[in-house]
Amino acid sequence: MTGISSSISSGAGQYRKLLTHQPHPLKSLDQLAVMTVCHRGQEICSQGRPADHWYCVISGAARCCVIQLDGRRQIIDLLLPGDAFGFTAGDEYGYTVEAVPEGTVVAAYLRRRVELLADADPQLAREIRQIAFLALDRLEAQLLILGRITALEKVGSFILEMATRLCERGNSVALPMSRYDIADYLAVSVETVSRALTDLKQRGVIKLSGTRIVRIVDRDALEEGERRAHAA
Amino acid sequence: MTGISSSISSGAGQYRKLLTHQPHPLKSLDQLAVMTVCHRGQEICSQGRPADHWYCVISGAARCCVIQLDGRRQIIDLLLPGDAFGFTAGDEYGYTVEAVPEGTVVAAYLRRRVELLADADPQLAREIRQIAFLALDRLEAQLLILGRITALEKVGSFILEMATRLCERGNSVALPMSRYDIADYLAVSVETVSRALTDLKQRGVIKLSGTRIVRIVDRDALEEGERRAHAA
DNA sequence: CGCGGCATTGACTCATTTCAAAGGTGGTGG
DNA sequence: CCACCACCTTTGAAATGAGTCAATGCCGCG
Repeated sequence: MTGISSSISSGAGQYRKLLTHQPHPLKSLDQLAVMTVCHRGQEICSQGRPADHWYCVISGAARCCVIQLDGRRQIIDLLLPGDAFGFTAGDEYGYTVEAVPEGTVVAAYLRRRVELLADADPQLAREIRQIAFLALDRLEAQLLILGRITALEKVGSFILEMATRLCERGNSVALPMSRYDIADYLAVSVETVSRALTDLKQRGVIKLSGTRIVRIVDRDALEEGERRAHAA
Repeated sequence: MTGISSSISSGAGQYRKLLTHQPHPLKSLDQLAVMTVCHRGQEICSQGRPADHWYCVISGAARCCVIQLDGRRQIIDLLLPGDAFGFTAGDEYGYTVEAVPEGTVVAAYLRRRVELLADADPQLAREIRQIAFLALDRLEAQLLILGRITALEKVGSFILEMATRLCERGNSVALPMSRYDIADYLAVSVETVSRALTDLKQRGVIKLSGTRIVRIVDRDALEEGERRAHAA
């Protein structure tokens, strides 16, 4: 259950290619990367365990969860290809990270080794700072979304955020996660997420192809915030 | 209005002492620090401006604000002595930081110079990573608070967080900020903050001395979350 | 084919927002 | 020294958005 079952050492052939071909931060650490192909829901790192690795999502997606005292799950970060995680000032992780879709690929780097390399390579040290700053920017953006008032605004911002971060063209976004995940990410109930999507759809702001594909029809309506929701 | 009016260069005497005597991260950068004593509400850095400095609060407190499209203000980070800010992956700040109480002291470090120093000093580079990770941990904690359901829980967590971060002993916390600031930090209305505090007071969980001093009477009640709020 | 997780919809309740007003507090200037 | 003013804080009453409970529909997978 815990830990990574199908680890592939960095020299192991087929996953090397993933790194070679795919652009991602920490290019210069490809030699150190331990690649893992994860199953749906597989734990990548666990709350309370020693924080001895840094990670980077190569493909797929991962959710960074905390279980609250009352049993509710909160997703504090959503990790897409190119996003790094596992940074903490403490000596253990404050969250659990799980792969979302089947086949999510994650690169793991032994923190100690990277830090030793960084000690000798200022350019690498700068890159690490940069990806840590990206993580900061991500959390700040998420705080802004959680700070929004209505659920409609939250869901709207969420769709826009996903569209941006997935670099989707054609105004179509493939959500990698379930409504439950979205709910725990936006700190609202599943039903509310569902209703918000239905609402946006009926108002002609988005279109749904299946449940996971969202086409953005009226970007401005999403951006401007939906305060005066029932207008129009 | 914008910018820092009373900058004191690092060699300027009386504020040197503040750095010499006060423990704070980036000790090794004392030489570079430009100290500033700020007025209430004074802007330290501004959303949209080039992100060419990193900062550290020495005394007092600062709020990291974003103005939303609808005019609402959101405080995404609350900065207390020892907290660093100004880190971003972009080339301009995504937020505005303002001093909260009169006389707040902030150290500013020219980013380019620090990075050059870090290139030559791996230990400094590690320290910078560490304080960036602390900023990450802070934002994660804040996301958890915003993810809480009831306002009572949010206010309760907030008080506990302040008590911890201010290292208050004797279960007494001096809030450095107004109810409005707390409201924008917790993403609830001022009235709700006020009501929550009144409620906690009447239930004997906290005591108020004046409006800004909170004494924690029943820590467990605050910690356990107030889900079943009107119980007891 | 049927099961289990995911998704949608409805009805009801209640916490929070909103609007409104009154009571404090500190600082400034007369 | 006092009075005034701006801002902060508290409280009340009303409206509404979101949570909860409950049921049904959907789909993919074994």
